[in-house]
Amino acid sequence: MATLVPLDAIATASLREHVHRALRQAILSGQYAPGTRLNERSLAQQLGVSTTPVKEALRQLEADGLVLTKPRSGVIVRFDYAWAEEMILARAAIESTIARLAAQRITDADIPALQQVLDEMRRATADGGVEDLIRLNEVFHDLIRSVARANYLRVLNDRQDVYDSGARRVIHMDPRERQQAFDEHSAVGAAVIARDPAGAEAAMKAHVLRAGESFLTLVFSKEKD
Amino acid sequence: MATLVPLDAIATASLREHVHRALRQAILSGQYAPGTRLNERSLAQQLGVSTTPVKEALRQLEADGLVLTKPRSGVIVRFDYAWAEEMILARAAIESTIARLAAQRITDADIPALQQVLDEMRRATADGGVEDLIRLNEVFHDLIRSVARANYLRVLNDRQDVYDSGARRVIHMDPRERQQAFDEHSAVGAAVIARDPAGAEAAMKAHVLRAGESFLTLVFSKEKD
DNA sequence: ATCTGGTATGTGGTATATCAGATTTCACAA
DNA sequence: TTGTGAAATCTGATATACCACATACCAGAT
Repeated sequence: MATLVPLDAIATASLREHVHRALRQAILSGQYAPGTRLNERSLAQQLGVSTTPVKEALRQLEADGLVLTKPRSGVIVRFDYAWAEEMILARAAIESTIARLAAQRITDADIPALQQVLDEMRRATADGGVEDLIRLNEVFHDLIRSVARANYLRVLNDRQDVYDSGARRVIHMDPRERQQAFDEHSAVGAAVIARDPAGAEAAMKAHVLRAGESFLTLVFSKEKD
Repeated sequence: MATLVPLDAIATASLREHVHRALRQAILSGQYAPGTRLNERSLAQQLGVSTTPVKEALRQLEADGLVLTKPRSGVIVRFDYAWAEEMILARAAIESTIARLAAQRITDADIPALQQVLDEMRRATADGGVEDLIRLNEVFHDLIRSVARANYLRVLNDRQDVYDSGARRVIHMDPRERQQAFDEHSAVGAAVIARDPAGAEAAMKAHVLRAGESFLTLVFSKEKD
């Protein structure tokens, strides 16, 4: 007898979410240069949907800060080096706050799962595939968020993803980067388990900022003003 | 000869912005209890508009984190004590990051304006009206943001307003609160002018957290779990 | 040549109708 | 009484048509 698992998020998402995802990816990966004008009608046509979900997705992108809507004039992409830099600062600020909460609120029941993920990460760092590492990375950060019992902060965090999937893959292939990231994750995990709020906050902030730097130099290689 | 000033933002705002503002205010002021279901059609009818701007405003509220949309089922208000608490943490994290940037990026040309606002605040704290103080508060924080040349962070910041206008007015009437807020603003301003990033960040974080506490105890008086 | 105002066109903004999934209700059988 | 499931109903999701403002362009005046 077959066992069924819940459909994955991508299958159940509404059109609006699909559009949002697609546009977001296109902007972050640089397919739309800063200043590019996005036209509701042509986007709708390209994607084969009506303008309504496109319009809603654009509204979400506006909230994400990736796009600026000039009423009755146009929707303009805003994402460049300085923008990415600020997004990383924001992410560091929010995720470090989450880490602090996690250290304050962790219970004994939370510890085994955290240690298990760190173990898996250690193995994957040494000899795992890139996809595995990316997945574990997600799992780790998710776990911290859930240990922190953070809800609003999580919503905010979800809007701050600067990494497009291509860049993420490239970064996780570099052995030095892998080791560095693992060390940082360990430090965060240790501080959270030790119930050390200040330490967890500092470790997470350092990690996000450092990883962000790697990303910036890779994606905007040397094109800093 | 008459001189004309640009129309006020409220006059040029689109319906969607009006709806967003109205709903936001209603949620923050407690008119909609946590868990309340918001119905697109009835909201549209009450406000005398069609469902389209309502739908878009709800999408914005979702991005603000004030509302949860269950696809094809309903839109639910989520704003309670814990939520407000997290919003304040987030605001402290973001605004302190902005303050740090301001201290790093301030130029000599920025200083006079900052000092002037602080002077005005000093006077208004002692004997000014509540409306004046609220306005100057806005001006001060805006000035810090513009000195920081922060763009993305500003977008984020705009979505983190937890204070409804009624509560803000009450808070600014208390003399002790006024003095305390002024001292904190002074500290932030001094650190920024002194080009002390760490000091500015710490001062701003302390200010936002402390003011947030006042707000929480006022609005959710003692109903903490 | 340059400036002015009108006009055509493009764009997001809004209203409305319809679709399809979620929820509720309730008759009816076990 | 309890559980089942089908139908009615409620709700957001989507498609489409139309509107009003922004912009670009052009003719005519200076």
